[in-house]
Amino acid sequence: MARYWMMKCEPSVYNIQDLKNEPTQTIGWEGVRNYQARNMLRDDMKVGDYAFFYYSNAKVPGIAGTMKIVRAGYPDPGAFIPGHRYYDSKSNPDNPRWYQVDVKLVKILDAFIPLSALRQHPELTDLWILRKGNRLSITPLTAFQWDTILDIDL
DNA sequence: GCCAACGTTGGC
DNA sequence: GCCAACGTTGGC
Repeated sequence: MARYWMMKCEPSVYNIQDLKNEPTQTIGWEGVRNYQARNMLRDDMKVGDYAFFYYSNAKVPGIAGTMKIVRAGYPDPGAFIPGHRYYDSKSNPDNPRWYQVDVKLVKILDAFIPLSALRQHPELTDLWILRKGNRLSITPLTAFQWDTILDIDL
């Protein structure tokens, strides 16, 4: 069974239009530097899983589109490159510390779903990103939560 | 292994 | 820009 994920990104750094403009509409979801999120990238995310592209730290935070996982967890290469934005001297190819997956754009939502709209749905109270103090950049969703979000009438 | 200090995240 | 919440670091 496919699983479902929420993947946060700051749109000022990289947004869903950038993803659409990629030649294959696919990128490595690089730069995650949190162990809990790392574990999910490395161990839990599989080809065929689905993910929301979530805008964090945005003027209007919320969900911009859907993606599919097209490559399961593999070492984040940026961590190995001195001077790279995501370089980490404690990660090396023999013992990689950080992982990423490849994601492919499925759809830019016709209507952006703001965080405020998610908050209005009682069925979504357990959603990770709605919990106070949540800072994880990768979080799981249930199939029910996924469907509920896509059915939201704005 | 505790915990204070510090840095980062992210909504507002 | 503020600040609450949380993760990480490092001294002890």
